[in-house]
Amino acid sequence: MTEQIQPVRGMNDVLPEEMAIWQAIETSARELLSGYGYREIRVPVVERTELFRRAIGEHTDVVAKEMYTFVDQGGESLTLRPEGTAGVMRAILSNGMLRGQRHKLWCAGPMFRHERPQKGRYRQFHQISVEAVGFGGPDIDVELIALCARLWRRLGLQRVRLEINSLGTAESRRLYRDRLVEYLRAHRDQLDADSQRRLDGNPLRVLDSKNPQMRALIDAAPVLTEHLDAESREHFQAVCRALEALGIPFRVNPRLVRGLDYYSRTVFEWITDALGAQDAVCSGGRYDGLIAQLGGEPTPGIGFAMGLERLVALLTQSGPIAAPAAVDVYIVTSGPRAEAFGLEMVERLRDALPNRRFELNLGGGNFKTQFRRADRSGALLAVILGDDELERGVAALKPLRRETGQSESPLSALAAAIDTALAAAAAQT
RNA sequence: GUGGACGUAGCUCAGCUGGUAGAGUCCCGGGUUGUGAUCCCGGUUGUCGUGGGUUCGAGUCCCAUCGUCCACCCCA
Repeated sequence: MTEQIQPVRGMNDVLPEEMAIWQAIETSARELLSGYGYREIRVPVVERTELFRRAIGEHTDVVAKEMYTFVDQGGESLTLRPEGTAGVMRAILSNGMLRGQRHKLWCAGPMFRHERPQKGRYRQFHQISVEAVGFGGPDIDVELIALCARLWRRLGLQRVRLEINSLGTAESRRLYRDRLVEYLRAHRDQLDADSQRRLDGNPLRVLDSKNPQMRALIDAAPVLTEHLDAESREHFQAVCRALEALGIPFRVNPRLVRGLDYYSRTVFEWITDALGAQDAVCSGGRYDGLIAQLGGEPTPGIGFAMGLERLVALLTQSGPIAAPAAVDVYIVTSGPRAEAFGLEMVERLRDALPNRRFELNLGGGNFKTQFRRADRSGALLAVILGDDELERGVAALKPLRRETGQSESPLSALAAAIDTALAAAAAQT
């Protein structure tokens, strides 16, 4: 035997048995987004490396060490997208969609980050990302959060809670950043190795440290929320008030800072304690400076992304989702003439009953085998066509999910008989 | 990139201080030559992740390597 080719680390197959739960999430999300007036957009998985450098930030971990970057045959540096927002913003600009217009969009697909895989974290993973550009007020922030909350409700997701924070404008964030760096430099000897490294690149992230020995130092640090500019503070308060009015519980987490550079003002994260160390299920925030940074007219923007693998894992934990049967009717044949006629008959049945699903037994097999396949297919009904039925111009109908005896129907009325039998079988379950 | 645990049949796993590779499930055949799921009988599961070493002898001990999982970093 030749050696088998191994799958790529961190890139998983989603098997047919798992698809029911994926489709449940994707369908709910699609319906809900459409119901809120968001339109789908599809953008390439590959972009110029420069796009992510500029959008996400040179010294973020994502850009510095997690991107799948390669030089193509034309000598250009390209990158497999590590997140969705940058590509969608690029598409908006490339297609001249702005010009004072506002857009509510969503985009789904695979993302790629070169990290060590662990529970709920893979090198190819899938997100649904939702973006709104041209909306500057707090109302859109609230709508996006309410949309998430509704989706969790619809999916029956329980163990998630909302945390929010405000980073302020780019300018107030810079001022705060300077204060923080000053404070941290003064206590440099107390910082652990990770935090010392962050101090140079992305000091806000020091606040995120999980090291308990850093806790006291962090608690005593200047608080971001207290250094907000007046407008951002008002914006944030409006968001909080509206969430309260909508009855959506949340916690203000002053240490919530997000890893990508483009965020400003409102940031939020839906987190869970049910997925090991990976607690974020869905997160996002405002990126009011991003479009200008990418060369467009200054335009406010906000968006979030949910991680499908993590949602799938959560839903799988909270109870199995029954996979629907693949077919309604399984057709068993016996004898050379019946076998040949089967193909023709099933095509006619598909014409007559386009909403019913038929599987014709293929590749022969004795009755026992064929009935076993019929049973495994999940079909409610078996249709039996043997040479002696064919001679009499009939087919037999056998319900597979209850102990009712089988009956016969003339071939001329078979479609109607199947429809009736399926309706009866469905009514019983 | 760093740390820990683990790699035995398609799947879930057992295998003692080294002594010729096992169970359940799945699949296939039969009991029922025209009737599934249940039941009974029978059958195939395999370079023990890979390479090397120690030994009369290695699934078992040692080394290396690859892979998986979990965690760190970071994030969805």
